[in-house]
Amino acid sequence: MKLSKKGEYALRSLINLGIAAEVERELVQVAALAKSERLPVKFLEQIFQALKEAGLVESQRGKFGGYRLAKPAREITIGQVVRLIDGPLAPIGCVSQSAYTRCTCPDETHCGLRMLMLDVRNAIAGILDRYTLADVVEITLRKLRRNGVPLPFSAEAAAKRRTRNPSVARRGARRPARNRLHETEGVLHQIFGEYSI
Amino acid sequence: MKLSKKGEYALRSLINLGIAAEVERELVQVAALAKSERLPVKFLEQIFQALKEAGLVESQRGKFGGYRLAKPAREITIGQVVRLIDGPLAPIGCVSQSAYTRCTCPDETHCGLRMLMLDVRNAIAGILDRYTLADVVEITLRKLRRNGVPLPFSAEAAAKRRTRNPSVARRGARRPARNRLHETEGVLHQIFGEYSI
DNA sequence: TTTAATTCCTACTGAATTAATAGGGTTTAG
DNA sequence: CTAAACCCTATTAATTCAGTAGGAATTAAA
Repeated sequence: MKLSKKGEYALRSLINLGIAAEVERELVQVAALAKSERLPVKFLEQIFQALKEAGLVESQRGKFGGYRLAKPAREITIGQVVRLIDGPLAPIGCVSQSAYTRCTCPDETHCGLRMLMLDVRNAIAGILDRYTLADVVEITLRKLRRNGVPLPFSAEAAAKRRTRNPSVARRGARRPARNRLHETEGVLHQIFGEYSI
Repeated sequence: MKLSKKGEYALRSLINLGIAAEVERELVQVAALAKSERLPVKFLEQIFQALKEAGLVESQRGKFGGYRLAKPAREITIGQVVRLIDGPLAPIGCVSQSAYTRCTCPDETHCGLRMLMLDVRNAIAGILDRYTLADVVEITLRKLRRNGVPLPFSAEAAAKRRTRNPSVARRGARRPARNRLHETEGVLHQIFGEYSI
């Protein structure tokens, strides 16, 4: 049930792009993204081609170019990214919503194993399609701020443009709690505090 | 987030062994198991070596030998089997309970991606460690009986031994509903009817 | 107009994993 | 003694994974 390195790198880098957006930095170069997470540059380049082709990021070519999110982080679910890079979430083809393939068992609709795996796929999708980049960015930012760590991708940005108001970072709209999971399930859900305060 | 063919074959075959047990058939040969699910025999042989080594099945060698479950189906969780054949359930090493490996990110305890993946791993484990072979066997049997399909591994068994009482199939003890999932979650949970009747 | 920095594109590659296949050795019932 | 089974080890073809490599095209700025 693995997430590939490619998938992990994609997510880590997109999270960083999300942070960059939050800190008003317009463009981030692949080299910078790679450095901040210690990832192989050329490999990450490839990944970004895929992300761009899928419309998740957009690029500016040439000197001082780079990448940015192509839409608000709130509109990019983790599930989208994982599916794009690693394929369907379902453990077996016959329970995939996005890429169904028939399996070998005779009566599929009542196969015990299939129904179990359907539950698994729904559990996975229930999380990965529920949470967006914005959620993970928010958590990461909280942590960084609590620890007093300077936010990545903000230093140069702050030095460069003092023209606009960098203090009024538009905080993401409150998450529209689509309730598919039980309240006690999920670290993230608890962190978001609808329960813990 | 794939389950390997090996894992799938292992589960399918164990389910069949569970059915065999329910029908009072003591031993089933790899060849018979392979035939009933149309799996490559030699490959399945290998898989059963692993299952045996792990203590999930036991074997009788020689003519009219075969395999049986080494313990009641109720005591074999799906998670055990998947971990044995496919390794940890966790999408990334740093959230694995059974085989933790440190990941590259600096502050692991508050990494946003990690917490998300922890939720995913818990969701998967919450299902696969909750349900046992007996559950899947029960579902499969229900289906077969409702469709009037003759149960596999019962024909010869019935002809061979009329000595003991084959009618009093010991029905598995009622599942001890360990409630970690919400009541509305899960096809299997609904099928088991604690809600639908 | 040149230069440096960047994305873009395509090909290649070594290692690991997957999904088997192959071939026999050992045990046991009849 | 033999047939039917499990047991054991090696091999392999195909695929995927995780990158590397090398340059072409584009762009901002000196």
